[in-house]
This record gives sequence, structure tokens and C-alpha cells, in this order.
Amino acid sequence: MATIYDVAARAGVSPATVSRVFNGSSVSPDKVRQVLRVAKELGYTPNRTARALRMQTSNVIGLILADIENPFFTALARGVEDVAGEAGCSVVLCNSDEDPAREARHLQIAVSEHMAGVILVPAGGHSDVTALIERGRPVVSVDRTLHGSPVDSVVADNLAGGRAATTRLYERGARRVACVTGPEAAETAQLRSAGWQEVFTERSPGADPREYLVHADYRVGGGRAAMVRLLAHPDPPDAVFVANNLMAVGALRALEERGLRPPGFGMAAFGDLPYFPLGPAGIDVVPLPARTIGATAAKLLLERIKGSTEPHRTIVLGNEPDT
Amino acid sequence: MATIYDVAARAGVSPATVSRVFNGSSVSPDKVRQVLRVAKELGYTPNRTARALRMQTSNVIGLILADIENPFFTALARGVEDVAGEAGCSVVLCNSDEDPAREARHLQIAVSEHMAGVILVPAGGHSDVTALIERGRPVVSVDRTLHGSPVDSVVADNLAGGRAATTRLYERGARRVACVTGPEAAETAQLRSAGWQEVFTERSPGADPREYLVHADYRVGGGRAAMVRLLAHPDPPDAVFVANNLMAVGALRALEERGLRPPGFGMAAFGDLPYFPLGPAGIDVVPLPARTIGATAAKLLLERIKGSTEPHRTIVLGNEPDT
DNA sequence: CGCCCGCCAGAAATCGATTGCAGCCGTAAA
DNA sequence: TTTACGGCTGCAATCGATTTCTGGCGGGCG
Repeated sequence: MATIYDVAARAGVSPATVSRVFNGSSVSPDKVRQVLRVAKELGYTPNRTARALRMQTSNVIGLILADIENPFFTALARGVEDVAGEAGCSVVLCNSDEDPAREARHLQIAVSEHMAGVILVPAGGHSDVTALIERGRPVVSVDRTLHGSPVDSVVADNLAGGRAATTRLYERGARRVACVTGPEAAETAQLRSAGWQEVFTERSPGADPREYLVHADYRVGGGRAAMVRLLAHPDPPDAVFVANNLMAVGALRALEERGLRPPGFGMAAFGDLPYFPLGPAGIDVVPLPARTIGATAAKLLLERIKGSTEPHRTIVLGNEPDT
Repeated sequence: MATIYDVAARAGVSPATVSRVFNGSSVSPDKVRQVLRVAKELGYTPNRTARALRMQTSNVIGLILADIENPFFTALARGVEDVAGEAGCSVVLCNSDEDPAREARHLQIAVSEHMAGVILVPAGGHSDVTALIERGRPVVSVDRTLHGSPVDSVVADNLAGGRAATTRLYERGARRVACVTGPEAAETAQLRSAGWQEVFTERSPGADPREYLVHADYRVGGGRAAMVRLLAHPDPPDAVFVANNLMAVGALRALEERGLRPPGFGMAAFGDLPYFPLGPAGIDVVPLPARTIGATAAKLLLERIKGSTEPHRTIVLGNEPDT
């Protein structure tokens, strides 16, 4: 690998000059030309490690996802990449798998790799990002908020979405709408089911919401099991609001196994169904602008990296599809 | 951030000793204890950037994917992560989006970030990995082989899979099996359709294979369009072999729009359908062990990183599901 | 004609870790 | 008692870039 010294020697200048050529300080035009020519000849690229060490920062931003196999998160990642790429940053992606320990390890790496900033889907609800913050590295949380830390957040309107989805099911004639939501600890799960519950208590006044609400794990298997449980109720629901995409797939499977399917059995889902082969097919989808969430988060992060010190914001995006 | 000098000063030893404590050289037991205590007090973590600069290598391995939104690749990524994580390496994931230019940029970064090695889904068929190789950084290609470079490869048995899928459709009574495959430039697309063609010419001797083979882009939209074209044939097929998961989804949509669906209209797909809500539902799936491919590649890469100099291998994995 | 200022370029310090080399000390062998 | 040896330890060089400081040079102004 050609270093800055090789270029300097061959161009008959000092390393400082070469550095200045690449970092836009004042260098006489002929030396600029000279240096660029040699650099091209030698195939020189600045060593990012050395640069990061010296500058105490890099142009890499970290993106820590909770589940890399969930299309919602990968779409979000696309949004981040699009914006970051345009700004000349590279994105490195890590997978916490909803495990706070793995998340902590990745955050640690972000610090010691001098990443310029981090976009994080907090796994535990109490992720510790102080190490980043102390070093002036901005953090943006996405999909879920991060309490008690000075970070920006970008989330969907979970409460309104839950409400809207449930309302639509009732308007389509459902008598009793159940709810499959995520883990109790998950903020999104709470909000989405809270939206459901508001409408449920109003529209199904006699019934006990607790009997029609099941917490699962936001994954296919969990959604299926939850649906099975709901169908076993003595007075079973005739529609269901499922709080995320993967569980909706699971719930559909459970229904299918019993010969049920939308729209006969009403279903609404929060977030677009992944690669659903059969159009909407009677399922009400509350759009979740994954890509926009990612893009917005990336913009916020880049602003912070550039030095913005505005008060920290939580941006709640409406439930509209990605453009 | 506490540095090695802070620890050294506070523990009353030299930085060299601190370094040796963390890198397992001989240090007297009491100094070890002393250093570790101080390190914990100060929350010291070695600066990976500095270390990478000095050692000319890091324990980060790069994984460059062609399409991060394709569940096949994310499953593959999981396989890589599982193995690498166990070996104490971190994985950073990049997305080339099938674009050789983006891929080149990521490879460049891999070099200048001193990554220990790279696992690559080659985008163009002629990816240039010489920069890595020259520096002794191993590269493993996955899903597709990389001609002309000294790298290990891990691929699925595309030819056999194409053959098997097509055979099964004929055995289920199909009269004429069409094929939707990937881009002409893609090796996997060629092999899978070659498998199909072998069986097709044998079982449908009168017909011209070229009329029943469509190249598309390995994405949902492309699969749908391809299927539409095939159905417009004057003597339309009554079954189709689709060469990847996403195009199968698209093809299903096209069928659905015309009131067709498996198993009435035969369909076989190469690779598991993503989050398919309705079990197999009459679709023949050639399993593609995505996770195993990733895990195998990671093992090969780690061996190379450890210094193995065995001749380079191409591992062809059979079409069996992930365990 | 002399002085000052601005522009350009180079020398050298710096970021934080690793590591070859050399010195120190204690013990065992001669 | 001297020599040798081996285990610890520290000094200082090193990785490759950035950046401050300093100095040379030329031009404009008094």
C-alpha cells in the first residue's frame, strides 16, 4: 500500500503537502497537479486507520439493528445508507439480536473504532450510550425512544396506528377485535396495543381487554402461537390487530391452518407485510415508513456530526407509506 | 477515554507492561493484578484504531452483500455472524446493491480499514479483490464464484437444484415447465436455468427452450413481469421454475391476478420463500441453506486469517435446508 | 529602499497501541 | 567469586496520517 510518504518522495514534496492537497488547504497549482499525478500512479489511498487515529474520528457511522432478518429493519437500513452515502459516509451494520449484551459490545466497538456517530434500535429499553455521548459522538435512536439519554429519536406514531387499524376493523363489521402485540418490555408493543385498547373498550364495551390481548415476541412463531391462543377463547374474536409484520405472517399461518383467512376473519397489521405474494388480500395494513425513518435518522445524525447543538428532538412520523 | 498511558501511570508501570498484560506476555503476577485493577477503575479499553494501525490488521471482518433486503442474504449474514462472533471477530455489513462501483468502494474501505478479511457476494462477476489479496487479506466469495482470483468460494449446487425442481414439476404432471431466471450476467442464473433446460428439452422435446425462458432481475417486480410474459405465450406453460425467492413472490402475484395459483399451476422455486404466510401451499421449494453457506464461508475465512495456505477451494453445498 | 504581510511548504509533534532491544536482578553452575 | 542465563521491565521506534509552528519568499505600501 502506497503511503503518503511514498507519494511525497516521488512528487518531490513533503508529506504535509500531500496531505494538504487531499484536504483542501492552500497548495500551489503545479504541486497539486504533480501530487495528484503521482497519487494516481501509485494508486494511493489515505489510510483510514491512521487518519482516524489522528483525527479522533472517522467518516463511518454505525447502525445497530435489533433483527437483521426483519425486512422492516433492512428497509430502514436502506434509508440510512441512501442518506449517508450521499454525504460520503459509509455505514456499518451490526446486529444486536435484541440482546442488550450484544448491543453493548457493538456500542463499545463504535467507541473504540472512532465511529462518527451511531444509529441505534435500542434492544433493552435502557441501552447505555454514555460512552459515546461523553466523547461527543452523537447517537440517534430509531423505532424506539431511549429514555434518559441526550439523543434524538425517530419513531412511528404507534398509538395512532394501533387506534386506526382497530377502528378500521370495526368499521368493516368486526364484532370483537383481538390484539397480538410484542414483548411487554417493548415500548412499541405497549403503544400499539394501547391504541387498540382504546378502541376496543369503546366498541366492545362488555368484554375484558385482557382476554383479547396477547404479548408475543415480534417473530413469526410467536405470532402464530398467539393467534392460536386467541382462537381458543370460548368467545373467540372475529378479527385481530397484529402489532408487527412478522407476527402477522405467523397469525396468518395459524388462521390458514384452521381454514380461516382474511377478509372473512378480519386482520390488520402494523407495518407492511414482507414480500407478501398476494397483494393486500383483505388485510388492513398500517403503513410504516421504514425507509423514511432511516433516512430521517441519518439526516439528524449527520447534522449532529456537523456540530449542531440544538435541543434533542423526538420525531414522530405519521403512518404513511414510504414514497 | 483512558489510554494505555493513563493506566500505566496510575499503576506505576510502563505502557509496555500494560500492553503485555492484555496480550499475554510474561508479567509478574502482582503487576498483572495491579494493572487489571487500575484498568477496571479507569474503564480502560484498548483503542482499536491505534492497535489496527500498529498491527496492520484488526479483528473486524467485512461482509459485502448484494442486496440487504433479500432474506436469503440476511440469513447468510446470520450464519457469518454466528461463527465470527464465536471467534471473537466483529462483522461489519455493507450493501453493494449489485452495483460494481459500490462494491469497489466497500472493498477499498475494507483495505484501508485494515479489515482482517472479507466475505463477498460478487456483484459483477469480475470483482477486483487484488488489493486485498496483495496485502494478505483473505477473501471468500459466497453464492457466486469469483474467477481468476485466489479465493475460496461457497456456493449452492445451482445446476442440480434447477434440475431437481424442474423434474419434480414434470413428475407432478406438468406438460410444459417454463423458467424465470436471473440476469444473464449472473452465474447463479445461468446454472439454475441450465438445470431447467436439461430437463425441459428431455421432457418437452418439441418445444423451443428459448421461448419458455425469461431472464429477470432477481426481484419481485421482475418476477412478476416475467411471469406475465410467459403467460402471454400462445401455448402457455402450465408450470414454472423460478430461480430465486423474490421472483417467486412476484410470479405468484402475477398468477394470482389471473386467478391461477399453485398447485393448479405448478410452481417450483430455488430458495425458501421469505416469510411465506401459507406454508408450502403447493410450491416446490429447492432448499437453499443460506445460513450454512454463511457459516461455512466464515469458517474458511477464519482459517485463512489464522494463516492457512492450503490450495483454494470451492465448496458446493447440497440443496438441503438449514438445520 | 525598507518593512510588513500573506502565501506556501517543510519539520516535527501527535494520536494510542505494539514490540525489538537492552538492562536489571537473582539464581545456578563452574 | 565469577559467568551465564532467564525472567521481567522499560525505552524508544513504529504504524500513516494531520496539523501547528516556523521560515522563506515575493509583492505592496509607506
